[in-house]
Amino acid sequence: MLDIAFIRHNTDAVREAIKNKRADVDLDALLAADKERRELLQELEGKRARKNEIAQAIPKATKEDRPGLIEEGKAAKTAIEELEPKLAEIVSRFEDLMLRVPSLPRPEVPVGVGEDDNVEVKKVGSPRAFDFEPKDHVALMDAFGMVAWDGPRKFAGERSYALVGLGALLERAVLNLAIDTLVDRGLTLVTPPVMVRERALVGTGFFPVGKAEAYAITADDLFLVGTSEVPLVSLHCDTTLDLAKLPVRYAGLSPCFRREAGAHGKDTRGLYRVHQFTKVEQVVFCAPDEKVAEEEHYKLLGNAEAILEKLEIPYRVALACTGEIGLGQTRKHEVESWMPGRNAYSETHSCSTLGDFQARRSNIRVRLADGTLGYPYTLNNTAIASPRILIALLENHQNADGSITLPKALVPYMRGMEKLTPA
RNA sequence: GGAGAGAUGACCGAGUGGCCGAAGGUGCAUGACUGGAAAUCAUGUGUACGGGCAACCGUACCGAGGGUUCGAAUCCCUCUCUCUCCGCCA
Repeated sequence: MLDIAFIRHNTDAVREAIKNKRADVDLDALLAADKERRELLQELEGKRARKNEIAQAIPKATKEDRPGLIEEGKAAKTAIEELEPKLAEIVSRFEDLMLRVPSLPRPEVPVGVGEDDNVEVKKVGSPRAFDFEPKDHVALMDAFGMVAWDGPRKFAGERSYALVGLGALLERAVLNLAIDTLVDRGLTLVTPPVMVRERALVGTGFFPVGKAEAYAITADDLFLVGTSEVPLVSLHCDTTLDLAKLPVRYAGLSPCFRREAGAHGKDTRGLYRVHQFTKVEQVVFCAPDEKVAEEEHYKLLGNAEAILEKLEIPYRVALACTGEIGLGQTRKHEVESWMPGRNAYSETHSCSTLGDFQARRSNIRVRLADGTLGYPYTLNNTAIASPRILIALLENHQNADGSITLPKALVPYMRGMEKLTPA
């Protein structure tokens, strides 16, 4: 969320951001609602002031004056009661619009509409040249019995799967490698709630715009989160953080649930796009300072890269263009891992700075050095997301004989196995 | 799931219809005293929104929302959260 005063004074910049981010919000309607809201608020507050005056006068008034004042008080009350619902209606319209206004992209973010406009900033390793016909992850995993497909798709629905045996062991291994890497680098591991109230999703910017993407537990008014970013940021909702303790850096481990609304029929083969996965996510709260946020951003990116390097997976990093970054994000890097089966770099990580967008919505503040209250900046980045990362891992490390050589760093997490050989 | 108790400012805690944005204490800040400190004394010390160049003014907020009343921290209803007991359970 942006500050309404900022929107009023920087209308052109906000309009530009709406256009470039392809956001769906009527800025003129918002400005009109704001004007209406303030005018009505002034009128209402004037009437309330009068009401308070009368109420204070009554106990001091003489017996004779009292009935008249009480009548006046009743009239004031009626006038207020007429205005209140009108204001409530305008405020609710105003707030709904406010929640749809995007944050402003940082100046370095390229203007563009789609993936093709992202700017590659780095490439590490290079796609492996196979001297045999490489298998895709589905064939590889089937050869090892790593996944159960048919049963889950019958009893749990489309895009369901179960990791089995070596598949499940591999998932555990990459998660643990990621966790250890982050803990070594000073992040605090958190296993948060994954069923949350609507406010957590509004607070982190996923609602109202992305509501169709979340699973709802209607009986209890809860939603399943699509990332632990939601509970980790919400951890500090309604509180004031201590500037001296920032930055706060968390590593969240959780299952993630996504309806993939609007992706029907897309990436249906294998484990690339599934409704439920497990992710280690990094979340940072830092001082509201662009320089500090930038440092933290690249630190998060570096952590993800370190994990990919341990897994010996070739990858590239791209700076996402305005059309590809989310409502609240001011800067986003995508890390794409090489997947031979798709013959493409595919997104496995996403590193974002959100400025004070989430902090405002979640009512998280920080006492600044000058004693005033501000909003901390938040950032997040994937550390590892499984099973998607298993695609890159298996496909890149396969051998002509169908075996898979495990990267050295993963061996201790795989009970000492250096190589997987199909039975 | 059943029964009960509670939620007041940074913290503790008073307050059962108007004099309460809220006593008192602690903490914190500034000043006095001191060689310096402690102690002591004095003053100050919430947030949001709106108006104003500003000083400042207005409104709202005593867990949240609604109601009664001329007037609600205080009375009524609903919800949330915390605690205790019973049941169930990994």
